[in-house]
Amino acid sequence: MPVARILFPMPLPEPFDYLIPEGMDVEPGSYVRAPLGKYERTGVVWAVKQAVPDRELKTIEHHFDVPPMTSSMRRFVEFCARYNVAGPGQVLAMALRARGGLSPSPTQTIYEVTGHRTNRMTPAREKVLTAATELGPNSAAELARAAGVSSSVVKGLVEAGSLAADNRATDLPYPAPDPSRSGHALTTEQGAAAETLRAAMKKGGYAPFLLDGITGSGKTEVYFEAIAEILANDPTAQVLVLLPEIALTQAVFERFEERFGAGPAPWHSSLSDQQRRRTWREVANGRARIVTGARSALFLPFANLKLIIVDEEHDSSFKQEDGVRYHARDMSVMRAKLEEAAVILASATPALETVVNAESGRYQRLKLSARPGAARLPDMHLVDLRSNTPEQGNWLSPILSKGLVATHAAGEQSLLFLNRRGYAPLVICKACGERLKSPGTESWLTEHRYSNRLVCHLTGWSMPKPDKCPLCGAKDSLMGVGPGVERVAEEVRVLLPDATVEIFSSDTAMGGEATRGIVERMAGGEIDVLVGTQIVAKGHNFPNLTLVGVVDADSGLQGGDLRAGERTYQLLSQVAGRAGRAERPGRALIQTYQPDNPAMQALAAGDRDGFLKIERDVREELTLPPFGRMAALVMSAPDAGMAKDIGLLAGKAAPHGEGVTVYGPAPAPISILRGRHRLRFLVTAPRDVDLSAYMAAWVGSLKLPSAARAAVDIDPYSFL
DNA sequence: AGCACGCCGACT
DNA sequence: GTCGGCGTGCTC
Repeated sequence: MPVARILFPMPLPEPFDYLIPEGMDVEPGSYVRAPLGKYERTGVVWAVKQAVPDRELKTIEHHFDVPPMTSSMRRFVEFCARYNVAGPGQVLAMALRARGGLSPSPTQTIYEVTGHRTNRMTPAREKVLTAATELGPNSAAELARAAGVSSSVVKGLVEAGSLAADNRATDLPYPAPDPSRSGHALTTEQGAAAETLRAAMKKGGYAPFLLDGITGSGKTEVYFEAIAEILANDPTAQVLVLLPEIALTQAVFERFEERFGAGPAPWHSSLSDQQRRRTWREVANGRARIVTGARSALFLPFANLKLIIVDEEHDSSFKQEDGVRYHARDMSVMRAKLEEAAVILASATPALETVVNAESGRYQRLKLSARPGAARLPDMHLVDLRSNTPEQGNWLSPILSKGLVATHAAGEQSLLFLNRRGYAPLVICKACGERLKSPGTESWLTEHRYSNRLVCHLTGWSMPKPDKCPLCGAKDSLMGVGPGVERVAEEVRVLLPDATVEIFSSDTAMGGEATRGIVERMAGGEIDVLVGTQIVAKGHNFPNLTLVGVVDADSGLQGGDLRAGERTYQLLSQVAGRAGRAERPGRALIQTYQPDNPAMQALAAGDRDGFLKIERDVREELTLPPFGRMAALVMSAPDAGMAKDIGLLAGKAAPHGEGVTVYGPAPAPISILRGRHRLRFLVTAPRDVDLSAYMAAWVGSLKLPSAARAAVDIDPYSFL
């Protein structure tokens, strides 16, 4: 008899067997409801087999009227689970994260003018008919509100035959993009890259590209051509554009709208349930042709995915760090392979992994090396803080201060970058020396003058700034140490008393409205000096900005992180790229105590490829990624004693593996987080070792107390 | 993930 | 004597 193996979106080890009721037409990929334990659950049929059950089986309850999940998507779920050492059900859960997406769209009753005029017209009825004509078909409540009458007037008109009721889905399909509209004129270089992509789209099949173009070189215009080509070629083809979370703005939506006459279907964490359901359903049934989303959009069950674009592919927000830990860029390439689709990784500062893949021929590299028009990349200067020391209590060197004064005198704008929110990143008591920490953690509290609070940037916990030390009770003894954007802004206000100085950080830009306000005022020249965190690094175009100052270029280099140099290079070159985007030349002054550091030297010389070469050689020498493999086992326990025990236990249980080295356990740098004690092992291995299998065997062999947790992180990015 | 079962402390 | 804490194991 036919038995369906159903995978449920929860951490079960494997799919479960169910009977298929007479006449129910299920196939692999079908979305179904079936009894599991006490309740009914939604799951996906993973396989249908003929078998004589060796146990009593339950029966499938319901088959959803949704196109089945494609076999390539199912294989992708399995790959992700195996590679990232998670249960297949946990990965499936990411694909089903849309409440109600499987049910038909809810409907509402709408009323439309029939043209029939009843002879019993009243002023109220007249107003409703006028509203219905002007607004088009609408709900009774909406028409009544527009006409300023009660909804019973609408009902009366239905009975009189002047309005007709109809049902309409509330989740409407997205308007179809029009690939035949013409895009911007392309330069020769852009045209050549676009032509290569168009040819690949015509040919079809798996094709990975690195679109390597400097800031402002028009990468978006080039990949728009690939999108247009695939949509025109295949009337059911779908395109996914993955963007870093903070880049999913109205401006991006509008660029798509301008090019294709219709905005893309959105997918990101702050969608409402209704929007999420609408996008999920339209993606699954194949009607959503272009989807823009954050990393989780990669797990949407597309019907016919033909092209994936990962924009700003080097961005670390593509790495998911909790739950199932995965890297959306790496998974995109695998998904494209399974879907037999094209994938374009686009960046001005591609990750070393990606560059190495391009050099080895695994990805085809398309280079854009010129900025269209007169815009030039800014001149970069390192400011050696050892010889250009800021005055006591200040953070701007004499050179940078002079630059700010001169820029302001010339009527131009400056941007100061410091990746630290608040006033001071550390608060100590002058009397007892205590460093104030967030409760239950080892994380320092940051002083925020703007709100006069002490805030933990790790957990979000905060308290009003006390007037005496909570430990020794000394009065007015608390002192902020180190610079934050608020303190640097204070210093600029002293330096330039008549300048308009603004702070741009996630604290001052709560929500889109305030962000737009600051960006618009900066673009319009109303702000003279903008002091910001990394929120300023992305995308904004400020034509009159000619000076960028990096207050503390070294801050990103600490921590012994594998990618610290690379990340610093990417962030700082992105920030510096804000200057000189229009006709005026730009200048970047980078304050550092390590002017000899390769990242700093390369930055000053504008020598990205030289920097990557040094970085590459170091990693190759040490067989670090991408020349070797790396994984972490992250463990936590409710108390220090158990943490020590499970660390010892896991260390002893680490299997032997050819070429595999296990380091640890080390307490995580922030070892107490949310009341849990954390520790981690780092594992390195040569490229040819299946590190996923090794890690799976290791965690699988552990018998831990239930209060303890262990999670595998393949290719960890954060070393916290 | 939920949920039930089960074994040890303070209470109508 | 019971109510309920959450540690352990199961769901086709």
